[in-house]
Parts: sequence; C-alpha cells; structure tokens
Amino acid sequence: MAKMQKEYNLSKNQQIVFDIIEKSSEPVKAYSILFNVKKKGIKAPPQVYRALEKLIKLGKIHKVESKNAFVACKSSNCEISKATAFSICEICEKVTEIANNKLSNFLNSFEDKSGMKYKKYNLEFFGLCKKCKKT
Amino acid sequence: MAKMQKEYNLSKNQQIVFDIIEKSSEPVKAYSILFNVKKKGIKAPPQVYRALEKLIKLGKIHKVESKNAFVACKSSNCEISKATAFSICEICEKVTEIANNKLSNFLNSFEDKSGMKYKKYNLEFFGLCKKCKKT
DNA sequence: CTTTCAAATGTTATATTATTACATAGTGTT
DNA sequence: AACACTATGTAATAATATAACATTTGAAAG
Repeated sequence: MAKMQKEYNLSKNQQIVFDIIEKSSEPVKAYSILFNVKKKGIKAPPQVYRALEKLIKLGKIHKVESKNAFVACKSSNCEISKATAFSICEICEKVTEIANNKLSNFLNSFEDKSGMKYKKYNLEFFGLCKKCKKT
Repeated sequence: MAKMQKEYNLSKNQQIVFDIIEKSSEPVKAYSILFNVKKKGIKAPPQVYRALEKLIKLGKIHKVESKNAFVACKSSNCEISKATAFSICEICEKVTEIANNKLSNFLNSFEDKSGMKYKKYNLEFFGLCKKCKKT
C-alpha cells in the first residue's frame, strides 16, 4: 500500500517549519511561522528564512508570490517542483494549488519567439471561488 | 498617422512615477523610484506607492511579483490589463513581457475542476535568455 | 461662481518582509 | 583526526509596504 514517502532527511529547523506550513489550511507568512516556533527555540528570522529557502529548493513548499506566503506542495510528494500554479480567491483569499495536466503540459512546452526556453514557471490565477461567487 | 495615444489624465505624481518606469529598460523598485523623484518633490513612500497602485489599476504598469519591481505595460497602450506574463532570465535578470495570443487565449479560457472562473492571472517564466544561454 | 464630493497630495510614523555578517556546532566522509 | 559541507544561533539592519490623519486640488452640479 502506497504509504506516504518518508520525509526526506529534513534538519531539525526545516522539519519544524515544514510541519507548521503543512498543517495550515492556508498560506503561512514567514513571521507568522516565526511567532509560532518561538516555543520550539527558533528565535530569529534567518532561522526561518533559511529553512524556507531549503524547503523551496527541495520542492516541499512553494512561495505564493503575490501574498509573500508559503504553502506545502500538494501536487506531488517530495518532488522538486519548478512548475507551480495557484488559484487565489479575491474575496476569501483562499489559495489552492492547481494540478492540471493540460495546463502544465501547455506551460512546460511553451516557447516564445524570443528564443528563451523556460525551465520553470509560476502562475497565479485570481478570481472568485465557488463559495464567494454565490454571495 | 497613429501617434501614441494621449496619456490618459494622469495626475502629477502618477505621471512622474510612470515616466521613470517607462524610461527604464528594466523593472524598477519602489524605493529606487522614490530616490529618483526626490528632486521632483516626492518625498515619502506613500506618494510613490499610491501612484503605483493607481497605475496598476489603469493597466499602465505591472508588478513583477517575484522581484517586487514594476514595469511599464508594453503589450497594449493604456488598456486595463488583467492578464500578465513575463519571461525572466535567471542570470542577467532581464524581464520581458510576453505578448503571445496562444498563451493568453489558453489562460484566459482556462477553467479547472474547482468551479472557479478566473478573471485575472499573472505568470512568470524563468529560464535563460538567448544571450546568457550561450555563455 | 460657489458648493460639493471624490481623488490626489503631504507628512509622520510604523508595520512587515527579508538579508548581512559573523561565530559556532553538527555530520559525514576519507 | 582532518576536512568539507551543511546547519544553527544571534545581533543588527536593510528593504518593502501601509496606517493614519490633515490638507489641497479639480471637476461636476447647482
């Protein structure tokens, strides 16, 4: 049975920061993380930012640029992910990672006339989620 | 002869800020703008940020989220633009707005299973530009 | 022309986000 | 043990952005 893959060797601080982000149902800001981990001995911004940086490199979290906040990667466990797409509700601010093959195939193979080949992208869609559309 | 459309009624500060951004060949940061307009009497951050906010609303500039910097909209003069796509070179950091119908058509009509309809998107591609690829 | 209202401005202070710099400690080799 | 590499701790500060409030401007309506 396909149990979740083993957490890949995160260091102490990395694991602490990752746990906070993963447990959250919404994007978490760096200083909110910092506040929440004071009790665990992490006291200063660089400790948090260093962990965030590493977690991003590992593909375990993503930064939602328009919000300066971080979410755990849901689309594929522990894979290094260079292609991210989010949907963001403009009212309730809910952020959801989009996993859609048509979208990712299209973007991963996109080339424009500039001759630039893209290895990585970040896409943020804005609109109204189902719930907020009704009200 | 199709002369550039009249600048649509920008206020004094808005015009000053826009001129700086438009003349730059690269994305401009808010505090860089602030520094550059001190001589014109704009002295404090809110003056710059308010102008930026308005210019974004008007579609005359865009924010490059991953860089916290601002570029003039090149793809269509003076239109309110809710769909932005950029290519960003990871070495030289050159940022170019992508105007590509196939891309914009695809994204504008994209719908995912969440039932969310998107009115707006921002896409940032990362890679190596032609020049940097060679080196 | 003057009243009115919304938009824009000026100003001070402060909040939020992120990095630099440097010292120390752990971890896994050879 | 010696080495290199990664991670940690800590203080200070840089960079980005907003809040709050007073005032002015400019266009539209009476």
